[in-house]
Amino acid sequence: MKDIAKDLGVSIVTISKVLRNHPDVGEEMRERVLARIKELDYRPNLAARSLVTGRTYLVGLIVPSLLHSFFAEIAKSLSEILRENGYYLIISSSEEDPELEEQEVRQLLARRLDTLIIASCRSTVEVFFRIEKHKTPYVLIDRSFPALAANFVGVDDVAVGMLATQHLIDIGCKRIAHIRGPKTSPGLQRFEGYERVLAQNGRNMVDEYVITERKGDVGTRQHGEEAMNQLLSRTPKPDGVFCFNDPLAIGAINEALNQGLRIPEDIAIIGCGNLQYDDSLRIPLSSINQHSRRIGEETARLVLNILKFKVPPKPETVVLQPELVARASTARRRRE
Amino acid sequence: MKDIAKDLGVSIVTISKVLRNHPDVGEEMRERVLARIKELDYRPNLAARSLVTGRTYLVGLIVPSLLHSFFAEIAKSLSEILRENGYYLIISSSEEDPELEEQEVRQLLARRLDTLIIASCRSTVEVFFRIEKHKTPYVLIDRSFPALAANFVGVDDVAVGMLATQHLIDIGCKRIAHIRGPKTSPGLQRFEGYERVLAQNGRNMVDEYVITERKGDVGTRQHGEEAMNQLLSRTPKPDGVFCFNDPLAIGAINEALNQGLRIPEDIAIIGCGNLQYDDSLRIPLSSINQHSRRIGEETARLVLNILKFKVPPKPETVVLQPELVARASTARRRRE
DNA sequence: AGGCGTAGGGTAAACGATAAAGTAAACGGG
DNA sequence: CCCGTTTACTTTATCGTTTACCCTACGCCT
Repeated sequence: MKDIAKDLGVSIVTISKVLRNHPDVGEEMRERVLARIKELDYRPNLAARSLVTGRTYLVGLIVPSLLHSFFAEIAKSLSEILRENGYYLIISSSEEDPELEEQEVRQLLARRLDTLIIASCRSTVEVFFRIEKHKTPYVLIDRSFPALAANFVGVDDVAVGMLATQHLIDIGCKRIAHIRGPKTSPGLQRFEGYERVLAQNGRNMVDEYVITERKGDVGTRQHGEEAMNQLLSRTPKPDGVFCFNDPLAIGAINEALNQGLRIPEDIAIIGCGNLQYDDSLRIPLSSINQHSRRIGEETARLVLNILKFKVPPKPETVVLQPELVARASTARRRRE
Repeated sequence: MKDIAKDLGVSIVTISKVLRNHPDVGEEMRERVLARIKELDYRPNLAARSLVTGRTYLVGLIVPSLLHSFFAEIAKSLSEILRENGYYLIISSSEEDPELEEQEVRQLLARRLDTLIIASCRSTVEVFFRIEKHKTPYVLIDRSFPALAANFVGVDDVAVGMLATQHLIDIGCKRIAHIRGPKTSPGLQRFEGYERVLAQNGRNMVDEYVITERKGDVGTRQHGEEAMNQLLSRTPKPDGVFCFNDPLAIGAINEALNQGLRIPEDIAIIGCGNLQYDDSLRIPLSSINQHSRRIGEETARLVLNILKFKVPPKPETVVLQPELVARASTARRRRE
């Protein structure tokens, strides 16, 4: 392509310099080159460029699911900011499958991305050692690994659990159940928050009111229905349920309604995620706002900061505070 | 990296051959090489490879919005199938902004993707000429350009409009309104289907019952609310509304409920998209299934077919038939 | 024994760009 | 008028792979 540009009688290096607005080129020449570039609608081959510079201007994002709008929102805000700064986001989904995730990581590493952003569904840290060996900087989002001194952006999940559980107590629930999420940090920490608030209020946790995630069926509405079905078979029935996330909560609501219960009168339900449609649901769903947009923004900031310096700066941890969003599904009078 | 692999005392070409399972290498040698590769956790530099082969094993996808689960589902199924065949999907969002879309196209072209998949928000075809000039194969999805002899995968949008409108007539609606979508093919064709069915049933279209999309605020719930507000100011009020898509319909429902109307008794509403949560909404929403999964699958099939041959095969057009999914928002007795 | 096909491997050029170092002309100051 | 600086380019090397072609044994056929 550049030979074609050489019909201006200059060397390809000059063209290259124009493309990078290197100062080393005359005004007149620059304009002639630019004109010709526009004429041919020429664009440099990024593969060749990255081969020599070592930078791809590509940032990878691995999420457990694209359909979950929490991650979709992160992807959106992230992609927006990175793009403004000349970086491109390449998104891939691990479908909540650790093995697929590892495969994805390998693929992305082979492409020599400038940074990797991962919401990992792994429970071990070995994958990250591999990444570190490749000297590719990476940022963890949503799911943290305390053992790892890595960049992390996410929400305070213990606070999430506490906020939700305290809210159920505040509206007068006596028997509070919890539908757990996967055994990654958010699931564990939200559970911890749940336990802690119960303890603070002098109640002890009842094992029967805690439903553990079934393997291989993660955070879907269907699982929410099944979990609620189990909960409703307990005696006495719980009168408040904190669900790990909103899809679970929606499933739970559906099942409760199907069994003829009233929400929130008979049983109050709160989820987490504050998804797009929460307020238009059959029973508008109380939820905990995880600030997905801000997670995306903070991650972008962090990534750009890493990329600015040759030597990656010290790992940074950004923890956002969650926020309660109360709606009809917990709209009960205090001390009813 | 390969110099390191050359501590086996062989040339880099041999390594390269092993990596591509070229037959030209002995069993013993192959194994020694593979062992060393595993040992070093070595992965070839894809940038260098694609520089010489001209193939990147990268497929680009440009959608108007990642948050819209219709596109998210397409992305998911597409990505899954492509990955199985060794291709990678790089997703980018145009945010329904034609200019941003063009910029994205330029970016992706510069990266020499093997194929481009676009749900375009453009109304002109010039962008595609640019793509053709670059000799990058491309596939249009969801939004077609009749003037263009290009690959296309999507749903029969005239049928969508007809199905929805006919359904409203079937349940006894007399005054059927339409909240239009953007002026791209789905918007235009669904409107055409709406008109056609009205005509077939001997009714004429009433301009007052057709709300046109506001610029810059596309297909959001908020726009649905405003549109419904306008519709309810007409006299007589419409008793059935066909909304371009489900987010609009959800907005419309919210507004109607706010104004004290009953759905579907006073006004029936149908959308399009059959989104994830349609059945858990305050009023479960009747919708038209666009088969987003199958769109993704068909697109993947088409792309793989294009990639299989050096010379791209003839453009292919895949048109799926939509399906009515009736729920509570149109659950009225016939001839009420 | 000579020729020949083939298995297994090596050499060199090329892909499209950038980086570093070199060069020719113009300029300016003492 | 000479020499050091700039300015504006050009030359050369290099990034990590693949590709096309060359080479050397070895075995086998006649």
